[in-house]
Amino acid sequence: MDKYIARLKERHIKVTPQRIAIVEIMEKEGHISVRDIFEKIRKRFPTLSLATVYKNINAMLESEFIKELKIVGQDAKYELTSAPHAHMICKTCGRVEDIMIDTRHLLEEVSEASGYKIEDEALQFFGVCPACQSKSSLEAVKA
Amino acid sequence: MDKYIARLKERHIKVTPQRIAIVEIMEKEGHISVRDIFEKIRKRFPTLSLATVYKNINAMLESEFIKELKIVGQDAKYELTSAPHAHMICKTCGRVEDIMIDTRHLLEEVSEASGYKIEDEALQFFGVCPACQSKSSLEAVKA
DNA sequence: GTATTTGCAAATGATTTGCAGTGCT
DNA sequence: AGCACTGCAAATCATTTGCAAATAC
Repeated sequence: MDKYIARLKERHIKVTPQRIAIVEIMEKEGHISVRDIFEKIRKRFPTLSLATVYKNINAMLESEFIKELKIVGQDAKYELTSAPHAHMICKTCGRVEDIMIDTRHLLEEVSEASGYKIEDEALQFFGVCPACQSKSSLEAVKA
Repeated sequence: MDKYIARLKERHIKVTPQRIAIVEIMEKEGHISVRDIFEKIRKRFPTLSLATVYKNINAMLESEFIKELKIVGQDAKYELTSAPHAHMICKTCGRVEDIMIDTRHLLEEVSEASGYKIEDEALQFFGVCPACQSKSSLEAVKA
C-alpha cells in the first residue's frame, strides 16, 4: 500500500482516507465498478458519498493512476495501472481476469495494416471460465 | 440495402422506415453513436423520436444484427455485424476504423493462458491516424 | 386483423456540479 | 494557512418505460 501512497503523492493527489480505501479495494478486487467501490467501502466508512467516489475516480484517471475498462454488457470497471495486459471475461459469471500475452507481432501487424502509430491497446476476450464450464456440465448431467 | 432488409426479416424484426434509415446510416458511417444516428436521421425524418432509436438499437443488438462498441473516452458506437475484425481508434480525432488481422495465434495463446473457451473478442488499438499525424507536424513547423 | 412499432411524456439511473465545511501538507 | 477534498443536494445527461395511436405483415 505504501507504494501506492507514494505514487499518489508523486501525482499531487492528496492522500485522504477515502482515497486509500478506494485504492485498497481496487488492489484487492482487481477490477471493480463505481457502484461496487461505493458499496464495499461504505460498510466501513458510512459517511462516504458517491460523488466523492466519482470525483476520485476521475482524478485518478486523469493522472493515469488507474485505467477504465469498458466491457460490453457490464458496467465500466476500474483497475490500478500496471504493465499492459489483456482481459479475459467470462460470459456466464462476468468475472474479469488479467492475462499476459505477447503482443509484439500483433502490434507490428496492426501498425502496418493501419498506418497508425500505436500508443495503446485494449484487448478483451470473451468465453466461459473453467468454473462455469464445470458447473454447466454438472447441470447437463442432472438434466 | 436489400441484403439488410432480408436479414432483418429473417430475424423477425419488422421493416419500418425508421429502421431502414438507421441501417442506412450505419452502413454509410461504419461506427456511429445513438446521438449521431438520431441527429442525422432527424433531418430527413423530423418526427423520429430518440426513444425509437434506443428501442431499435436494443432490438437489433439482441438479435445480433448489430454490435456495440464501447470505447474509452467516447460514447458507445454501433456497427452492422460482419466478419470479426479489430478497431483502430485515433486518439486525436476519434475516428474508428476496422482492421483485419489474423488472430489465430493470438487466440490459441489466450486460450492456453486462461483455460477459457474463447467465443468472442474485442480488440482495440489506439494511436494517431495518418491525417492527424501530418496535421500535427505541420503545426510544429508553424510554431 | 393482430401484434409490433412509433412518438410522446414521464420515470429512472448514472454522472456531474456548486457550495459550505473539513482536513491534508 | 492555503488549497484540495468531502459530503450533501440539486442539476444534468443518458436510457428506459407506459401508453395511445399508427403501421407492417
